[in-house]
Formats: sequence, structure tokens, C-alpha cells
Amino acid sequence: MDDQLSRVFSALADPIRRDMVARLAVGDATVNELAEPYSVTVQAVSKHLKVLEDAGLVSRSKQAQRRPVHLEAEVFDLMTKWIERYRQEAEQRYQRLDAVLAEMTEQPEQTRVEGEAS
Amino acid sequence: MDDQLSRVFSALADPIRRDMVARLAVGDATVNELAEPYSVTVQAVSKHLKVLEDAGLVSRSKQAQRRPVHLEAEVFDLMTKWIERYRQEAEQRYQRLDAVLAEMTEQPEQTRVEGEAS
DNA sequence: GTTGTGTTCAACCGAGAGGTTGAGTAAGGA
DNA sequence: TCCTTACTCAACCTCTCGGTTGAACACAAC
Repeated sequence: MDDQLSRVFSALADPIRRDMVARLAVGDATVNELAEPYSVTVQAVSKHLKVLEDAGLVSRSKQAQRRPVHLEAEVFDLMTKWIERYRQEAEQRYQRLDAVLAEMTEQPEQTRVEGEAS
Repeated sequence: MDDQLSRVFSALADPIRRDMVARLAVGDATVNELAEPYSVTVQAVSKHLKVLEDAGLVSRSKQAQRRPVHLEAEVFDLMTKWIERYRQEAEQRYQRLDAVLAEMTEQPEQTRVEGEAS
């Protein structure tokens, strides 16, 4: 869990943290505001925010005693880039496979159609 | 960790598993082939594959004693949709903020930054 | 049959995640 | 000054994760 990509994916693997991101997309919020909807302590929420912050997904400023949390959009690009890369490769392979299968339709010997996965 | 989105993010939070996905984007592979480049046992790799399978990222078919692993592209859409949604919202907010700040550049009194929801 | 290969299952272990409670810090308000 | 609010830090607990080893299963090949 050293690289940023791992931290980002790991951060968003938790439903509460994803929910917080959704909430922060609407506007900045304080720790207490973020904690309100959940049945966990404020301390737990503070920990969640630290995880999001370490992943670069949010930043925390200082406003009197408040620590308004702000969503950082840039990091999302890191993920989308990674995802898009392999999604496209996989889809291209899929289309190539379809073409190959179409070619050998007349000779259906033990075709072993992928996917399948029992 | 019940919903699929959590499983998918969690699965991709591990560098080895991301690497496997990258490898499978090029073409299907068996467990032993996938295990080769890493300094872990085949059993560990089998476990990783189970995680990826539970997330719907790969499927395993049956070929004699082999279990060729195949990358499933569809699930990536689930992630990209989620990500794009909040990235766009956040970016829009950012642009709105820029506009607001540009408007009040001449009057810099304790700006008390944007949206703020609350 | 027996043996070899590819893979999974089961039990275990150490580290870390997510939660708690309790105390500590920092600022505003009486 | 003292109290309250907003938050973090520290210690602890439990459960999961990623790894191991050892055994079992499924099929091929001899």
C-alpha cells in the first residue's frame, strides 16, 4: 500500500468514504457535518478523512476550530486513466475474439467459448 | 464490503492484482503463468484471483486441469461511471468558484470561500 | 493402475483496518 | 477566566487480508 493508486482505490473501497466523496462533491463540509448521517463516532470519521487525505482525494483547511474538507478532483484522473487503459485493451481483445469465432463458425470443434466461468 | 463497487475498488487496491489485470488485458492466462513473475506461492495467486473473480473483474473457465483466467471488461464501466460522476461535479464546483473569486477580486474581505453547503 | 501437473482448500500467522473510549489541543464565547 | 465547541491523538479490541505450509482434488500421461 505504498503507491498513490493503491491508496486511492483502497480509500474508495469503503462505502462510508465513497458516500463522503459524494457528499463533498456538492460542497465542502466540516468533520461534524460529515459525521452526522452515520452511526459512527466523530473520531472514526476523522480517521476516514485521513485516509481520503493521504490518497489525495480531499484536503483539509483551517477555519477557526473548524477543518472544512474539500474534494480534490484531479486524483480521479489517475484512476480513470488506469481503468480506461485496460478496459479498452480488454474490449479490443473481445472484438478480435468475436472476429476469430465468426471465421471458424463452420468448424465448431470444441470451440471453448470464453466467458463461461461456470 | 457487501456491494460490488466496494469489492471492485478493494480488488484493485492491491498492486499485484492490478498487475494481473494488466497482464490479462493482453490475453488469457493460467494460474501458474500469472504466478510466475511474483515471489509469492501459487496458492497466494489463486487467492488473489478469487478476489478478482468475486469482484466480477475476471472469470475462470475449465480446460483439462487448467483454469484459464479471462478479464471481464464490463465491470470497469461501473467504476468509471461512479468516478466520472463525482469528478465532474467537483470540477464544476471548482469552475464556479473560480468565477466567483474572479468577480470579487477587487473586494478581498474575508472571502469565506464558496458553496459551503452546511 | 501409478505418477505427475495444475489448482484449490484448510489451518494458521502477523500486520493493518475500522471501530471504540478517553484524554488532549485549539479556538470562540460567556 | 472558565466553559463549550470542533477536532485530533493514543490506546485498545476485533476482524479481515495477504501471506505461508500441507493436504486434497482433478485430470493427463505413462
